[in-house]
Amino acid sequence: MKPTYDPAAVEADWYDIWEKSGVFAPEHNPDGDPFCIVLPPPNVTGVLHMGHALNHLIHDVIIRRKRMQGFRVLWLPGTDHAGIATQTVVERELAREGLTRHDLGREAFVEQVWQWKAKSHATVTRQMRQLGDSVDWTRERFTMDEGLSAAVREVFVRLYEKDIIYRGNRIINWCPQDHTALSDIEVEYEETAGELVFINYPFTDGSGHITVATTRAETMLGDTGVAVHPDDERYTHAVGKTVVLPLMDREIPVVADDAVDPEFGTGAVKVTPAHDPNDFEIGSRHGLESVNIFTVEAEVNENGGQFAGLDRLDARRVVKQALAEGDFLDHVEERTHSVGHCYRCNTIVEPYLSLQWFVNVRPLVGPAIDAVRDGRTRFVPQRWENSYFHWMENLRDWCISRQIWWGHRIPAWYCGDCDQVIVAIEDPVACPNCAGSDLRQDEDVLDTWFSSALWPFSTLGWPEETPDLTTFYPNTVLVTGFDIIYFWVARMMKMGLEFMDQVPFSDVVIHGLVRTPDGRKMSKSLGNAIDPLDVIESHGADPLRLAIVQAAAPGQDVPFDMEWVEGARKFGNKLWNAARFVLGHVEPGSVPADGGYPEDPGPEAAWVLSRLHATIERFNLLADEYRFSDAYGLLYNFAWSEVFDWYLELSKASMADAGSGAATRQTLGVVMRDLLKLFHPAIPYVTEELWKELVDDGLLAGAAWPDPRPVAAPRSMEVFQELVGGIRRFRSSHQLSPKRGLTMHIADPESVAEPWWWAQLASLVAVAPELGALESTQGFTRVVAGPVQGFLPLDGVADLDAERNRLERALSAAEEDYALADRKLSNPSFRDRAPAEIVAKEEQKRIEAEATMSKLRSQLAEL
RNA sequence: GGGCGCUUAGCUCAGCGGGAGAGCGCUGCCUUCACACGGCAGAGGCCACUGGUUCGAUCCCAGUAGCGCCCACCA
Repeated sequence: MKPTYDPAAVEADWYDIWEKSGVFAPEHNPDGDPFCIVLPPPNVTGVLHMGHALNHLIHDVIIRRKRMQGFRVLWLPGTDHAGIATQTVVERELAREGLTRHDLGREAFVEQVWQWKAKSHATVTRQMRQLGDSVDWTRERFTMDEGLSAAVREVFVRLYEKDIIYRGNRIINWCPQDHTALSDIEVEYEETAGELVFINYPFTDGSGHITVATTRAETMLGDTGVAVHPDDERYTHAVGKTVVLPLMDREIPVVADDAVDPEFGTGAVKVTPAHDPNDFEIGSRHGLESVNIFTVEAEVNENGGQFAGLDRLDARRVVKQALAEGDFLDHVEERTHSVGHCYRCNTIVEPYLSLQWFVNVRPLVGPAIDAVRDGRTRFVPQRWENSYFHWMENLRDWCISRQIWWGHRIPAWYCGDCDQVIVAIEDPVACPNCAGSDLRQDEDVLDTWFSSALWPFSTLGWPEETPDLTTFYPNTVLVTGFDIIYFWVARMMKMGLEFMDQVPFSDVVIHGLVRTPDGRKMSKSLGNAIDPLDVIESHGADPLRLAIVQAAAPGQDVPFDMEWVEGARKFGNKLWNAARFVLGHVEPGSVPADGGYPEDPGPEAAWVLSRLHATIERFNLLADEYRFSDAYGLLYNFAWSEVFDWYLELSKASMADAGSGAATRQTLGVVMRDLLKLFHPAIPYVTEELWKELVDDGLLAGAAWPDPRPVAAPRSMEVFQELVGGIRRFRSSHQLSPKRGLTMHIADPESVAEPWWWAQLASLVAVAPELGALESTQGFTRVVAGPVQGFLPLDGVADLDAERNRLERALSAAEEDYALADRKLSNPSFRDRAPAEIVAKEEQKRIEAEATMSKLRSQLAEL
């Protein structure tokens, strides 16, 4: 073995070996309880970023541990066709050749996207392999593969037949860049500086005017009414009158409607039913006409008269100017308001009246709310449940049609002869109403999230009753970022309950975003993104994984810094060298894959085994709560501070002893082996490599999670460690070489010390102990460890001030302990009301502190 | 406007009723036979602020301030 850990060399071959071995498939543990996670399918639009790495690593840590615990584990991978995003990428490529998708035509364009998808898919899946994702590739799915497309159709048709899916003319969010409708949550709002424009609309009867206020002056071209609140006395006289729409010379009525807020602006609002959801509502209540004034590019259309052809923002300026010239402009106020942008291309969306397909979500939300309320599905951390409830309770209908070509085409046909709408699983050949054959399929495709919503069961074979579906639905866990709770989690809950009658998963584990060291969002557009693949190349997958896992607390954002990857690699090196040490003392390949704990461990081995047991217990608790950063923090400290810093050092003397040598070597082997197992979910490559050296029996990826018996630790260990620390402090205070041997007289009135101390003191701190009282303490100094005092000769200690300093520091520490305990014990209410064991503990502390103080004080006096 | 969260060592964070913790960084000593990607020792904190509950509060409650996020038909 090389003396230095080299991630690249270690990571080269293992993934292939794992994948070919079948260890990633549920069949690896055919008799275990099912445990299933479906991967949130990454978009096939390109590369995995640090957010994916975080998400996948949490998955992999959960999955690898559960697999080792004997569950019949399925981690199902797949990718999402990502409608708008993917189509946009391919259109951009075409644009470079000066082409649009219309030049190719629908069929050829979609074919081109498929080709692009194949390329991109290969990239994404290769990256997942580099990360080490232990997914079952034999069950990989794609949202547009045959089976999932069948599921989509099935769902669409069934919901249509239940009148949950319907087609209607409504205000939707239109992206003028992508030329498609968006759902409400695909719009991101941003506070923007703007202005509130006050416009005078003259009454047709010549009795003055009414003033309305708007942030979007250009939409006045589409006004078909003015509304006021029915109780607003300022305008009672105006209701029922008509006004002339300036610039358009259209006569429009003044109506009274509850939706108007009298406090806002002038209390009179212009009504543009075709370009504002509220206005649309008001308009339909009062029978106002809807005049669409924009093209799909958000330029003014022929309904805008002289302004036709202007972009909406130019129109705003020009209309305002025309209003001013016509003396209709009352005044203008500055005002910030929030403006919606397309979540894909960041273009300002346009509220736009159009004919679209919708899901009426109301019948679906009740069961989805109940399932979380009664705990069939729980969120981790739980506080996300509040957001979920609030969201679900205020849901509006979901616009599911998109005017793009890449996606699941809506299975609706329109009969050219009788206008019949046909919604069917199989493509119809003739109209069931008039038998006509002039059938035209709806041009639109479904929202990408429609197929995503079915992912927990469509991937398992639904609507077929496959064995996988029976075994793995409901899924066990869902791991995802909070940013797609609404996009995805809520919809899976609704669809899962509707079609499977059971929740899609029991636990929803929410993680945060990956941030830069200075706490900013990591994003490609900000140019501060770190590519996980670059990190893997330069530092290795294991170091990247450990760095992320250590920082990933549930629901917390993850600050990412290359320093932490460095730190993780250093840990790998430490582990590597610890294993090298162990391999210097146990026969390579001789450590059993399971068990093998010594029957009769010596005290040092008993100590490390007891710590191992306690660490595993605690680790399991933390990991079961998805607290992997805490779990691996605990393990990291156990491995480094206790096993490497203490036990490996202790083992050197133990192995030299004829009596305890064999048990020590055995202990070194099994402790190291269990560390490999415990670390494996986080750093699979290096642990697998070391497993081969140490155990060489099957794959660590398929080995069993450790479960050692509890062992009692020797009680003297704590005092021993304190004594060693005291001796080291003494040496450090006087800059005495660690090699220089010291003789130490030990006073042990309570007989705490055990025989194993002597060899260890010699080995760890080059101290030769002599038991028994000193005739005179003159010329000696003390190291105090609980009841034990060690007397060290002062010859060779030139600097008595340094020694005084060492003793005074120890003394003041003891004095603080004493004062703290004494203050509590002097309080009668404390003795009265605190639990007896707490009082006893404080008394014990005071006694011990007092004893230590007196020993140190007499030493200081003698100096 | 409504809701959620955060404020602990220089940095990133854990702890959440009974003696302030980790990693990184920093200081000193040590190239000791697994490891200098290391070892040993050490410095560093009115646990945001103000009240309250309690024998006891970093931890529970109320309020204040600052920061962050989400939601809302701010015409």
